[in-house]
Amino acid sequence: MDIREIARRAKVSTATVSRTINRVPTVDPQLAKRVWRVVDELGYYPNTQARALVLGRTRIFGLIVSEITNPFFPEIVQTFEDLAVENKYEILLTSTVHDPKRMESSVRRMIERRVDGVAILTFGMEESLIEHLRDRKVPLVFVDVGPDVPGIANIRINYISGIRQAVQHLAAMRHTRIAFIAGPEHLKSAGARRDAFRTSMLEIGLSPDLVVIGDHRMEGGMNALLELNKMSARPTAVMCSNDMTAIGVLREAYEQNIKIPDDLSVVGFDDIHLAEFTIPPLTTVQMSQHGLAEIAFNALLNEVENSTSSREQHSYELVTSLVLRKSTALARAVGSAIVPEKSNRTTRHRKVAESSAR
Amino acid sequence: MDIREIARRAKVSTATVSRTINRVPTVDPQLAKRVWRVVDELGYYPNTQARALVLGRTRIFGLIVSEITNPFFPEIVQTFEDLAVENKYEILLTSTVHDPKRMESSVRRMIERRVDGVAILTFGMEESLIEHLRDRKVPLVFVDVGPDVPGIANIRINYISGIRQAVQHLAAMRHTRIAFIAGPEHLKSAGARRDAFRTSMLEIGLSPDLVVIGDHRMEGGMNALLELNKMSARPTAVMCSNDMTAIGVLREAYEQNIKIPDDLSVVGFDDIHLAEFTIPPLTTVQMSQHGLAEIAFNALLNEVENSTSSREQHSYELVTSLVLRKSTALARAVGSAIVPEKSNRTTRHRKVAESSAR
DNA sequence: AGGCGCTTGGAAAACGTTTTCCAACTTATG
DNA sequence: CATAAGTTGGAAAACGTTTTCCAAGCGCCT
Repeated sequence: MDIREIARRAKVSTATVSRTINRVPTVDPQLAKRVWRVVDELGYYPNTQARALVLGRTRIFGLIVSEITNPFFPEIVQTFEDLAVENKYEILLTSTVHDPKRMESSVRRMIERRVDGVAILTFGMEESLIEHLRDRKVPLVFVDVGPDVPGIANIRINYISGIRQAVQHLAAMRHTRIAFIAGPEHLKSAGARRDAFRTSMLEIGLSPDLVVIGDHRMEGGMNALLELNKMSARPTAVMCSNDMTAIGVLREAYEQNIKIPDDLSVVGFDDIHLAEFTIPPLTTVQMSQHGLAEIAFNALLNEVENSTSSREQHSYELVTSLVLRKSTALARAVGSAIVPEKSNRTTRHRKVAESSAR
Repeated sequence: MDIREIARRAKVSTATVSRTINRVPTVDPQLAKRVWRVVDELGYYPNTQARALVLGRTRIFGLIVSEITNPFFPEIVQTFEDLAVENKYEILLTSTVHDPKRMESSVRRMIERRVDGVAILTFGMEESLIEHLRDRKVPLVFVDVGPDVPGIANIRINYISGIRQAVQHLAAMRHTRIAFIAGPEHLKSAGARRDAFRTSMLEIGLSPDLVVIGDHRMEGGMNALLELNKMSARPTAVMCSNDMTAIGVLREAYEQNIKIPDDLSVVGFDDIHLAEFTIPPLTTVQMSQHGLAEIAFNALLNEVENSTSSREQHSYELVTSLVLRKSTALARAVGSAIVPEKSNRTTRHRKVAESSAR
């Protein structure tokens, strides 16, 4: 069933059907109604492939993420889809799983399907691959990384705002030995977080050197805590490069019978939905997934729909901020009696700032 | 840059380029090499839209899920994508978010983009919408629901196998008051789980009536535990319709200072990746997401690639089975001294059967 | 040496749209 | 009433492929 079939049945030309469907105002209302009736009767939907062919636009946006199984991303995907539906776009989702081969295939798939733009939400990507997309003048939007050239939008994450809050929160709770569990070393975004931690610690005269490397997954958090425990001067608080790491820490702490937050304060990063439901609920730095997706989508849309503004705003910023839950507490005052050994942890942080995202 | 450009530069006809690219064996190797060189030089990728137009196949599979933010689904999406890449397909992913409007738009999007098949992994879908797809002879694969007609494959989940194991495990631990936190009432899959619980309980002469309704989300689990606590004869064990519910229970138990598993045994359902990392690690019934996705994809592929076998196997089965972790324990022997009040919970379940699914 | 069959490459049609150009019709105006 | 201006609809070209049908060139056999 094609547009000609409709034309025949409605006794008009295909041009008229096309105009009707695309709501060109010059078509006679009477006729339009006749066409619409046939369209509805037959349940006709225009063939997007054919349309894309002549229009030169597919109305598909590519979305490249690191791994969809990381709870950080589904929220992003959902928001992205919501916006896509709203604007009559489709999404071509690919997950690189940190595999260079998959990254390459991701880019190829984007090009083959002729997407109108690509959001690269994988915190780290081989430069050479991007070239292929740039060569084809496909609008791109990056987070953190990404060169400063026209046609490429950048979302800068303001890590320092949230991380500084977190560090100062811990310091205010009398913690001085604050450790950091970093993300994979090659990830730019992980590096940025680590730098923000370093800066924040130095600012208030604390040593930023208690760092162990994780992998942004729960397993990494578990191992990291093990390592931290081997140290002679154990930290009393630990800040994690992402929430998954923090969840791993929580889990290992349970295994080791370390009480959170009484024995150890834990702070995460990302504020994934799950963070509200960990045991105990996780104090973490919020980086709104909803906000990130929204910025990314709109940047793409803007680039495509009014290419005139191509050299307007190309850089966006997303701020981060601390959300208090219950995984931090006053440091045990070692060798002093100022702080009671045992305190009622469930009532301590009652003025919790609940996440307002999504 | 199109196929004609390549033809011109390689000094052959477009037909030859097409044949080369599609590896038709009759083309002269010498010539083929010349063509390939030009293709690589220019970084040419065939336009899939044009290809789809003439071939009548898009090499896109639709994947409809309930909500991508539910941790059950990302694993499925990942596996689906892995298989798609392997077989040179793309995925059109839509998330219904339990909204009838979105379901409708999902189906429309599938039709508009002319997908070659659709996997409906949303445990409940309006029948009328499916008609649109069936009318167009789009191969479909369902889970649980779905009529028994040619062109529609069905994946039957064997709920009873795993749930019976879970119930008997609890009974063996001397639990008699075992509650069930059900899923949303309108969901067929939730109903099937509840029925399996009922059957399993009756089989061993226990009352299956301690049921409260949840929503398959953490919030539902939290509320359900609250309700369970109001009862005069509190259950000593609770089985949940899915893992998210169980995680909610764990969370609320922490809030109420109810010790899991000492005060209450908890069993989940699904075995999402996270279940291994809850506190305590969740004993749950495994329904392999990987397996499910694999069956779904292959059913679709089979339907499309060799439509001859159209009336061969149309029904697939996925079995479920219990995986023991640490959220269940012996029931407190009320008013007797057989079981010690306090026992070392971390060593009780050492013969844990770790999940083997990824 | 001539004809025959096979290999190889090319011209053109087809896929389902949109859109440009043009013609026919309607209405207002002198 | 005739003509100009504006409205409305249609024929055909274009988008980038695949594939069918043909023709040319080649080696082989008699």
